[in-house]
Amino acid sequence: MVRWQPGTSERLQAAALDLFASQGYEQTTAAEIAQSVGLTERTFFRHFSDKREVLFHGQQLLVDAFLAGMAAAPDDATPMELVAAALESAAEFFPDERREHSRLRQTVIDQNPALQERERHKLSVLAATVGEALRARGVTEPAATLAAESGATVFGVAFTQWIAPGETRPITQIERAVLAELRGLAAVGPGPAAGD
Amino acid sequence: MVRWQPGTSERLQAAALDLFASQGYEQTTAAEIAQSVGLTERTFFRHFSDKREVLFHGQQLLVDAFLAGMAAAPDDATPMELVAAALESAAEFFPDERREHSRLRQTVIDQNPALQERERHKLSVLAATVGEALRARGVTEPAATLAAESGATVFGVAFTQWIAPGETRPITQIERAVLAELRGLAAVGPGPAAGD
DNA sequence: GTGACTGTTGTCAGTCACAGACATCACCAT
DNA sequence: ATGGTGATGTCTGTGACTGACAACAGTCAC
Repeated sequence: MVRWQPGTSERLQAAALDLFASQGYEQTTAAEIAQSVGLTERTFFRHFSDKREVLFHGQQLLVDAFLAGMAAAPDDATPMELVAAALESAAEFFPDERREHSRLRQTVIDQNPALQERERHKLSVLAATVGEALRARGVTEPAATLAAESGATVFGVAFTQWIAPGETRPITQIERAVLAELRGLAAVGPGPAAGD
Repeated sequence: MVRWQPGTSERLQAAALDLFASQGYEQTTAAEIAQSVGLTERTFFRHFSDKREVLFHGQQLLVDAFLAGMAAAPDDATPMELVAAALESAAEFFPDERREHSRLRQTVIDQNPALQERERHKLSVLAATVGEALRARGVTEPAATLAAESGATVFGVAFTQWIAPGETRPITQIERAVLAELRGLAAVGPGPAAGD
């Protein structure tokens, strides 16, 4: 009939998440994932550069969302305003329907150091790309890198909170709160803002 | 005479850096590193949990330096002041004599994504540990995580600058400049309050 | 329709990272 | 000496990942 089933990558990703969640990441072989959707190990590695990547494929879309948000910002925006715009834009990637899926995925990641390493790496790539875009807009170093890394940090903290048990606020709202907190942190003068 | 040569880990690390630098990370096998100092592959993996780790062993000492700096700070220090103290303390790890070694090591890391991933991971572990210490001192979330991640970012940016070609300033001086830049970045504009 | 072309998959064989089990071999305390 | 200890070597196995090549279903030109 058909040559091959379409959506091979998506089926592999879904199967991988299922298997990782039910029996653990290390206890699941790439061959096992492939066989569970009627493919071979070789095909798995044609779709994903390595075993971890099956959980992280598609992050480029998130990066693009960040860039799109910045591109739409006014010319005279400050670096932090650009970062804020990027965060707003990226929030569209995390509608409420996706929250449960994100939670399941995160439980898998949280249980394996190798996956956490990859997750951090993706966040770094995001920051590097945002930094590059800032530089292209004339932001100088080290401000560009600092703003970009701060944006990635805010996103990471906000995302973690977004999938926290009981959390119901949309991610945009959390992002704004976290960004405000960061501004307050750096702005504190001679008095303690927290602690004691 | 002696049972075994002392300083096995150090010899393996030195040999690994040499081989990585001369023929590339991926082109160097763990067995090759071990044999170059008269040991076996199995022994290599007893000293380092994985092949990448041979370049990153000892980072706990850096983490400890961060923590020591914070521990020595006054009780009423703000989160950013604590981070500043940690950075000052960590700078002791990077005297001028070490700059060339750091440069060589970094050229190796810069040429391999897997090593960059591990480097970022180590920086994340550092940030997580600093965040934990901040929380132990009463700093609440998300301020603790934000301050800790910012500290790690400042350190990373400063370190990168420290090993840049032609750079001669000590790392403390660079750290202070980068930290000041970060403060300025966040302070720009009226900083609208978050919707909560 | 036939044949060339393309993109995806399967098969096969190989390398290398890494781990478990067990023996060995100084040295050290008793 | 005797037994314990810690680092090492040897052996063996698994699984991640890769290169080369064949097979195959569609597509397009003619």
